[in-house]
Amino acid sequence: MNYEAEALATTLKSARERKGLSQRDLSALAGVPQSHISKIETAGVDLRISSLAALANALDLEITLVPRKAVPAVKSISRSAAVAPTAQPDVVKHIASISKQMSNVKNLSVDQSVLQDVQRQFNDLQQYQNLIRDSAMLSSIRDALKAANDVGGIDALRQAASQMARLRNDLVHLDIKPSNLPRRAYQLDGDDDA
Amino acid sequence: MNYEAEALATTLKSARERKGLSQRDLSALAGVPQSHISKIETAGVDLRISSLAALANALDLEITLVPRKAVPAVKSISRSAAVAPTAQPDVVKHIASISKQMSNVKNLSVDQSVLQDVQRQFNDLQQYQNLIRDSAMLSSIRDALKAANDVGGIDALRQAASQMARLRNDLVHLDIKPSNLPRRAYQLDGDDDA
DNA sequence: AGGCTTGATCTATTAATATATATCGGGTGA
DNA sequence: TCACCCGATATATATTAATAGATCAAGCCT
Repeated sequence: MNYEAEALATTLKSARERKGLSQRDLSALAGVPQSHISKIETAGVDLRISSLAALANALDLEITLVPRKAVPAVKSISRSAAVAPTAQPDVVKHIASISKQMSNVKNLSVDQSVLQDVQRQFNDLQQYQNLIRDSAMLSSIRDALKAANDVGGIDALRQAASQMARLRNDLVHLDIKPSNLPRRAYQLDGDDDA
Repeated sequence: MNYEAEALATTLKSARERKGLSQRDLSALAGVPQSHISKIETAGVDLRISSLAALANALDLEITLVPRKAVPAVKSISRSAAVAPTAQPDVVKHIASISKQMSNVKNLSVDQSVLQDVQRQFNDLQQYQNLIRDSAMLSSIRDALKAANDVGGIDALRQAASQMARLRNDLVHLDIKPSNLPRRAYQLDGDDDA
């Protein structure tokens, strides 16, 4: 039975891991208990589409019904459009660590506009995490956020924001220079997820 | 709540109608009670993916999770690859009538291989129902099947199979001649289903 | 070593789907 | 008119997903 359910579950799991989210993170985003997420990913749970939609939505995915004939083409497109095409493992960890500090930062009682700025910088940066090769900058950003959380300094927060902006700027440069000409939709890299 | 469920439900419904299947036909194909199908199509039922998979499978559809960014492209591809791009209404009815006879034929106690042959011919024929312009042949096929059901004649069955084969052959000829050169994926015809 | 996070697992309860079965009114064709 | 098929609906029952909450071993970092 339930082969389809399993396939969807593994897709969800790999999407979650690709984004560097823990089950509890996803739980907060999707409003689904962590225990349930675990059950879904391991045991073969025949979940309802409301649950599937909640999880997929939190992962920037959408449920679609496609004709069998079109499945290979759809798979190809989906692969090439993957939000974050496999960042390096340690980079994912660093980003996750920063993300945690970010969630603490949100509760700081400082100028809202500064908070919004940091948040947006972080969101933008995440889009390019796959291009990051050196994680030293990430450590520095994490430390700045931690300092902001510990001593409540707004200066550290601004510093973190500017570091994020600079890093992202460098990454964008890397991105637009070499390989933006071909734009092929197929065969980027051999990845997982059936 | 449950917007996603509704969208999927309407997709299922239009796919079913496009194939000229009644809820009871689909019920037989998918192994889901007709009452349940009705409930799904009308009321906002939060169905489980096993049900969704069963129905989708019977309609030659597959459940996929695609990145939000890729959704428009996927929709485009799906539209162009639609299994049966709107056959003529009366043809749909004739096919439905034949389909009904087919379900009766299955219970006939005759040579299994002949039954399988008829079934396959019918499946193949359905793929090309959108090209049928004259329904006289369909009436003839229906009558042959009915005769087989009434008097249990295996000859009538064979005749029906050969008629199906011939009709499909003609249709294939029509199909490969005129418009198989472009192969574009976009803008075939303005159809329904969001 | 101690603290913290992660994923898996347990319990108990609630809520909803799924199934079997039968019926109903509306529409259609013989 | 009669018979048939359509989709919608009702009832009763079984199954199980979903939730809230807590716990646990394993791994990681300080």
